[in-house]
Amino acid sequence: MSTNLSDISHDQLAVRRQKLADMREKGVDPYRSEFKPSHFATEAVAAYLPDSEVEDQPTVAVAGRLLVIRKMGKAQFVKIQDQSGIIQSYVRIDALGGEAYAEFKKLDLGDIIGIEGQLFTTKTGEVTIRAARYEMVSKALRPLPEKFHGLNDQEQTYRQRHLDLIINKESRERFFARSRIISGVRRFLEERSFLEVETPIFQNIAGGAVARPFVTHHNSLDRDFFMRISLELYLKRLLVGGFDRVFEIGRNFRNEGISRRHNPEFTMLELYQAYSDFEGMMELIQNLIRYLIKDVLKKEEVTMPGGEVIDFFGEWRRAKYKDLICEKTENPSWFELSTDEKEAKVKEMGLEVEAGCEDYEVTHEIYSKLIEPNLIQPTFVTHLPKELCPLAKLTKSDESTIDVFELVIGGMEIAPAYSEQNDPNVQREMFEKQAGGEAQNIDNDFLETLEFGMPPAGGLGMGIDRITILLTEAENIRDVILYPQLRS
RNA sequence: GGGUCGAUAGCUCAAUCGGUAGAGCAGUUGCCUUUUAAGCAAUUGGUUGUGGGUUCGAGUCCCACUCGACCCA
Repeated sequence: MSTNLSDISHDQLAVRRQKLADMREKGVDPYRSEFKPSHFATEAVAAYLPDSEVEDQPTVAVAGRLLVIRKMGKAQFVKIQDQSGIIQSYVRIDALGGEAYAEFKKLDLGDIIGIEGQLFTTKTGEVTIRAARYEMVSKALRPLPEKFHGLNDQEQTYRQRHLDLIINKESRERFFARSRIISGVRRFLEERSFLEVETPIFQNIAGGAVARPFVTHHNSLDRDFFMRISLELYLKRLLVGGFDRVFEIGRNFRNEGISRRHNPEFTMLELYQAYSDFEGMMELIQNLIRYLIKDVLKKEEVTMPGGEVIDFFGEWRRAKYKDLICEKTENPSWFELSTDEKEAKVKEMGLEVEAGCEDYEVTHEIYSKLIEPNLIQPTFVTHLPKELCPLAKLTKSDESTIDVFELVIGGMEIAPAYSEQNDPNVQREMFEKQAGGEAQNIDNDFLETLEFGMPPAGGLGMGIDRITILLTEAENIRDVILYPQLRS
């Protein structure tokens, strides 16, 4: 009945399927679920008692994926990996018995097994389970990528992330870090009396940012909805509702290009704090990021892919948008130039300007192409032109700008923050100006809500993907999103 | 959407001027009871991303397409 493996040795899938069939024939369930681990792998390693005798060492049961097999005739070393990490086991014929050992020898890399036995250390000092028994937990019918070079094919690491996570340690650790960053943000904010909330993803009007939304359809209502492009407007309604400190960590959707820095769905933190303002937000974000680095990730600094070291624990630079522009253009009266003059200068600087750009857009080209990418150390760019955000308060001393900052680190916009606009009349004017006559784009429900009175507040957004890129020293947003969007 | 580069064994990679498609790992069969990318010996494995074309002959040259990476929009 059983096929000779030599005949099909060229086909690893067939070999594994045959082994599975052989197990079944012997009455072994290759997908049984009785094995209960007593420890995670790294817990088991930590359970070793360095000052105790061999016979006093604890017995542990660990389950995991078989990643390394080193056979030496009547004994072998194997390594299994679980969520916590890797532990080695020493499997001997005289401990297992001839029959069980013969079965053990047929295991393949990638199989999930349980191993139980007493801990000891090898002659190189590695804590190892001396296997007294083992159990097949889940047979792998497909081979894993190669152990040494790992999985290098970018496409496969994204499409088959499970393989990437099994094989590539850096990738595993990066997603652990992402998880810790998010839980760190929650902890930090909860300690400061912020309330976590969840607001709608399907919206009548996708507001709070300038971006093309995704459209979706509700069948029984027979109408289209937009997927949210920001969290802002609903969170502000909650400020009106008396939630003075709220935050949400959630997915936003923007129907735009895909790049190294952009995924169509991405995770944002937004928070609002009543009776604060953009300057209060500066302190908050600075403390939050320092907390994430030092207390959550246990780091001191971050190195950019280019090698530059970012210092988070010195003073963070503050620079007004207009000052940065004047400095870059070497023209202190830049903002007095006409739009045409600006356009000419911008083109001289090697930038392209699309026809029909607004005055502020021409200037903003300089910022986004020549200034922001070069702000590596943490920098608060403050007092941006009011056209860039209709939801912030105007600066008292200069009503062409707003009370906002954008925190830029490593050339990336990490966190914008505003003194939130709470005057319903001014807010309506700003919306109308932005909508450019398209009244259906104005969120009247939001404006009506503001008329009940919203406390003055500081608001802050932080891209979770981007902060994770930065703090884990990744180069690409796809490296911090488990299943990034690819072409199908 | 545009430009550049790429796709070869399960994985990581070779293949000279267009002339029989190779290696390491993995697999298979042996040997090996403390290995660390374990070792030794033997051995299997290919529709060269897809579809056309040029040529006596294409992994290699040409065209189109798919997917990916980087840059630009």
